[in-house]
Amino acid sequence: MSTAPALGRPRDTSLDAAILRATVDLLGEVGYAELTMTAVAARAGTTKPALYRRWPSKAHLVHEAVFPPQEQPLWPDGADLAASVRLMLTGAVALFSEPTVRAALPGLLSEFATHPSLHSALLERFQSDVWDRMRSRLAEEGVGVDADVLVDLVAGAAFMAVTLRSAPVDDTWVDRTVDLLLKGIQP
Amino acid sequence: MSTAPALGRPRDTSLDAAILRATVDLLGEVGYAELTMTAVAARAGTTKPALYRRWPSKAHLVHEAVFPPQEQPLWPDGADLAASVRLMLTGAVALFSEPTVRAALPGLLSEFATHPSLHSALLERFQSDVWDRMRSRLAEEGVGVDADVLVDLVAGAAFMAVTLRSAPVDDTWVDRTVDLLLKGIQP
Amino acid sequence: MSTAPALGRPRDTSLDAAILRATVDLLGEVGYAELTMTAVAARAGTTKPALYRRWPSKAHLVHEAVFPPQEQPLWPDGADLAASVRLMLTGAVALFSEPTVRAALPGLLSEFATHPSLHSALLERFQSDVWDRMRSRLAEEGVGVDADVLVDLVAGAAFMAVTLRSAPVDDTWVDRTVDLLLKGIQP
Amino acid sequence: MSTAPALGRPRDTSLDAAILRATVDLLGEVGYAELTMTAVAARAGTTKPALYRRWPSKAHLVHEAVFPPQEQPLWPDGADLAASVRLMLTGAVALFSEPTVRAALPGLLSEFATHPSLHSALLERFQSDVWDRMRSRLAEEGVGVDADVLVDLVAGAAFMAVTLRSAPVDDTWVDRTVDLLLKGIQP
DNA sequence: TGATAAGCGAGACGGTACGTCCGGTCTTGAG
DNA sequence: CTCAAGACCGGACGTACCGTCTCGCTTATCA
Repeated sequence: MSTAPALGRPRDTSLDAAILRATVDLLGEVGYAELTMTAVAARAGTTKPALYRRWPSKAHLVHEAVFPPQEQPLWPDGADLAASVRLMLTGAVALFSEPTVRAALPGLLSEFATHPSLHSALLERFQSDVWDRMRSRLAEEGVGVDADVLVDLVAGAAFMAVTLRSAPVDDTWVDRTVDLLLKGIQP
Repeated sequence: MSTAPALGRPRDTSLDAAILRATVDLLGEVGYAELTMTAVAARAGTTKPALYRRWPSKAHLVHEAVFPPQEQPLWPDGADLAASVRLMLTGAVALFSEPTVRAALPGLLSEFATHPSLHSALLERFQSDVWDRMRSRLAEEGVGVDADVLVDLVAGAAFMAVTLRSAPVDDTWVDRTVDLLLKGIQP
Repeated sequence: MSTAPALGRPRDTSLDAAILRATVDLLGEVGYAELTMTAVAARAGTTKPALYRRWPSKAHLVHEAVFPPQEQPLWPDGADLAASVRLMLTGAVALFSEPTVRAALPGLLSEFATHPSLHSALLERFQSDVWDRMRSRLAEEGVGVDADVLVDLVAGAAFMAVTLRSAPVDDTWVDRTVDLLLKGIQP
Repeated sequence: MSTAPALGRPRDTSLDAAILRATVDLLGEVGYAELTMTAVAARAGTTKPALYRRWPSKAHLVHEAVFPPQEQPLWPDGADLAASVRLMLTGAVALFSEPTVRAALPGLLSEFATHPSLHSALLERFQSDVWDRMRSRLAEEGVGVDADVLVDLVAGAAFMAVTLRSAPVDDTWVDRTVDLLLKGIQP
């Protein structure tokens, strides 16, 4: 079960990198809605067909540019559950605050209806890194809390504060949110 | 403090209604990204300039169509804080689950960077209905919890479950989430 | 047979002048096709309804601005027929060479199909000044040449040279054309 | 001296024909001023960009539609100079009387100021067919008359009679005009 | 002299058409 | 057999302008 035997002319891998970089740059400059395939192609020094050969739509291209497949965990595990929750919350805040993610994420969400494959791809991208890790962490500590519920609360709060309220997320907010969650988790 | 003295030809109010209705209908049919001003104008039986005279962009039009200024509270208050938290959570789930909101909200979020006025308009739309009510509710009950923190958690969890995870939000999820939050709130 | 008894507020005659002047100025600056009622109104310091109250279309406005009703003959009569023909030819060349006429005349011609009243108005404007004078001149001299034929030749040659060929109309061209015509007229 | 090596997707030649045909049809129906690129595109079953890819303006499109590059002489040569002059005059009358030409020509003239390239294109279109032929005809017969002068008179007279005066051009007018010209040409 | 009625300047409206950008596809020639 | 590149077709954009409508004010005639 290997990939195809590389039939025909091999793809120019330097183009992939140039296109992804151009996408990230332009996302930061003009945002998701104003990002055009034409502009990406021009910035990357190539043409639109080269883009469409690699990704079926702007949404897929942005997805790969902003959430490249797994490098390392988005945030480290903590020594205990309390530390893990805090690290996940601050990690989510940091992630959603990155200019590129801020520009891209709502745009990607809005295209889920049109591109279901994109939806599952994004979920899979974070499955092991977020839900699976949280699930095993809770099991280790013997805490009877549903991982989905906790992840929804942690990630959702970060998303709301950063993206919707656009409030400055300071230590006070983090402390209070973590306190509430930890008290709610306790048996 | 009265409105302007109505200079020039007055606007055809039947057009406003037709345009908003066409916008809602098309949002449900094609989604936010595929929604075009041209199609809205055609469906409403008018033309693009009539749209741009009323709203400066697609985002503003969708905002008013999906979140018309205040009619009645999005969800009722509960008898006590526990009931209120549950009602807010189920209310947020119901709101985010409405096909029109589901189609529109991420699209609107993605345009905040381009249209800051839209950002503040959306926040103001929900300020009194959500944050202010929650703040006074917490004060009444003498609970020392920050309203922002609680609203972020409740609304964020609903948003994550409905929009990102797209999971079927059943009673179990609601019960567990409410339980966690209430335990976290307790003094 | 008098005009109406001037009911209601009388028209502001200073506006007529300002509008006509603005029309002439703009014709010279942007040409007939690019001339807009909006721009004329703005330049004249008034509004479009004031224009449409006075003239039913751009074509009618331009007609009156460029060919105001009779002031004095467009060219003088000559001492004899030879001189008259030469004066008419040079007069026609001068008229068609005026920047405003150059800009307006073909535009007006192109609107004859749409505005028949304009067609007859333009013909009447020149009837007595051109055809009638030429007709009586020929009769005086006892020359058996049809005035229509001669006017078509003289004015047509001037129009062709100035407007279509856009050639520099020098004395040589005038001499040769007049010579040919006079020889052709001789009995 | 060959054309470019046909880079990119070749143009759909059936569109060229459909657009030119739609232009001619609409010219006859609504005239030059009322002719719109939108209507031409719709009638031709295509879109505006397809038009602008081929012609830079309505004027250029109409020019090619009404005066397609050279098919055959607009009128035949006559056996002698007298016949040639008469044939040119009747030919010019017939040309200017064609509904399409009548609708288009003044409109084109009015755009010369804005589109100088159109001016030269129109002159070149008729150079060999009108001026060159007349010049050589006069040389053959040894007649010392300037071709420009004669063409201005013949074509100008036809234009005046048909387009400006809009008179029914009968045999009498033709006979008298030709008589005058031939007498004027004689040595 | 005061009421009536029409024309006025002003400004915004509903809608047509504009000229352009972009999405997505096709064709050619190179590798 | 695939690639890179360039031009194509057509959907949609956001705007300028057209011709009209509504308003409040001004002006002249008539009661």
